[in-house]
Amino acid sequence: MSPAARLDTDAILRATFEVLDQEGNAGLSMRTLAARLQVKAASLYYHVPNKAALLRLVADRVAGQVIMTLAPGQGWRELLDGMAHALRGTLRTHPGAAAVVAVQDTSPEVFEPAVPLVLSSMRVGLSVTDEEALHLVQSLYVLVTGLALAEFGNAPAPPTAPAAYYDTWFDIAVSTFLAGVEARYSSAD
Amino acid sequence: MSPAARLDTDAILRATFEVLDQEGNAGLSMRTLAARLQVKAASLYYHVPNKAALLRLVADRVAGQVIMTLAPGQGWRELLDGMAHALRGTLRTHPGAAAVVAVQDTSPEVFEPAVPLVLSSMRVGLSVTDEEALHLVQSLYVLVTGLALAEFGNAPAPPTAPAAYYDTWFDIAVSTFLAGVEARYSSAD
DNA sequence: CCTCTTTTCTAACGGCGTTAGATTCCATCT
DNA sequence: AGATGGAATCTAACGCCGTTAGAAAAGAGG
Repeated sequence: MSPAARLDTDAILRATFEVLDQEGNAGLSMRTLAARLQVKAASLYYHVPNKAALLRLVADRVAGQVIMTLAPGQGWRELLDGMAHALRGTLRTHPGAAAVVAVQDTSPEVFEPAVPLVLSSMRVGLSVTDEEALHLVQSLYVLVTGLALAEFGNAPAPPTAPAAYYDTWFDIAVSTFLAGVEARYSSAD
Repeated sequence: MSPAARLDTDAILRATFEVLDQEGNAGLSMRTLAARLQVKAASLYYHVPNKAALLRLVADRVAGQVIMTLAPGQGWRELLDGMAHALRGTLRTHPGAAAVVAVQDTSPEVFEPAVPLVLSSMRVGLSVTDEEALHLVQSLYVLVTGLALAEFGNAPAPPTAPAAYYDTWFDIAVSTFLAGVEARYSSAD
């Protein structure tokens, strides 16, 4: 966008999202990405080891954005519901990223800072082990990612069904999962 | 395997699963696939329009295999639990196919024959609309596919965590979802 | 102005999906 | 048996991909 700004990893990552948003995952190549930065493809390799690493940065940034929305002191339901909506919102903003997030798994170091927050939220009103709590969060993350992939998988082509279809699908899926958390794990304090 | 059998769509599909099982999704190209059939890549295009169509056949066959296990007259819980286990079992047998199934969506005509069976099962003991019932089934399908992708996504490389980790993750995810179905939709008859 | 490091470029490699057009196979008919 | 014609496969190539080696340029410090 700027005529010839200097290149760095973050500029590349930002341009990656631009390409993803406008051309979709299928339209993302090291060459198209370089062209958008007014640079040749080989130059990218000075800042990024390879394309797979770049895609992991994409997945990490999405996860990071979701984690940012998590506030301490929330109840487990707010936490999980908020996470589901934040993830879907982020993937709706970046439809092409859904296919990336679904395939790449997020780096542990991105997820890790959120762990204590998640655990402290879920220990209130829920009788779960730490392992169970984390499995529940990851399950919901996988579920929402899968829904987003079904909706945005062919981005930038519009979804095949009307938006309302995916809205109710999302609502049903998430609220059912949360109802299951409550039914199975709510503590009888 | 046989020295020079004649080529047809089904032989190609079977060879595709072989490559997927042994080399993983990353090792599947039209050229490697053709080589396994002792044929040149271009010959495949006489029987299959393109690679995407072939991958959809893979997703369809996985879905078909899952559907085959569904018996009429089951309760909704047996049905959903059986589907989840059948899907995971199929993807465990064909680890490389997980990445394919996650990205391709199954053709409607494959899913369609199972719809009446699903609806008749879920109308017993559950007060759901048809739309809700189908959303629930699809949600579970997406959830299990996502779990399998996390487990087998790098096939044929072994999963990064021990098998028990994914077993308990799967159990927690599926039983929580089913508990949610019961909590939210069980009819009080 | 020269030197050294950082950054970008040119050029190429091998592999990919796909296509056009020539070629071979094989069943059928005379 | 030989000719015919469609079905099936092959050869060769196109343009794209991710990636790399090594040359060129840009910029900082003496």
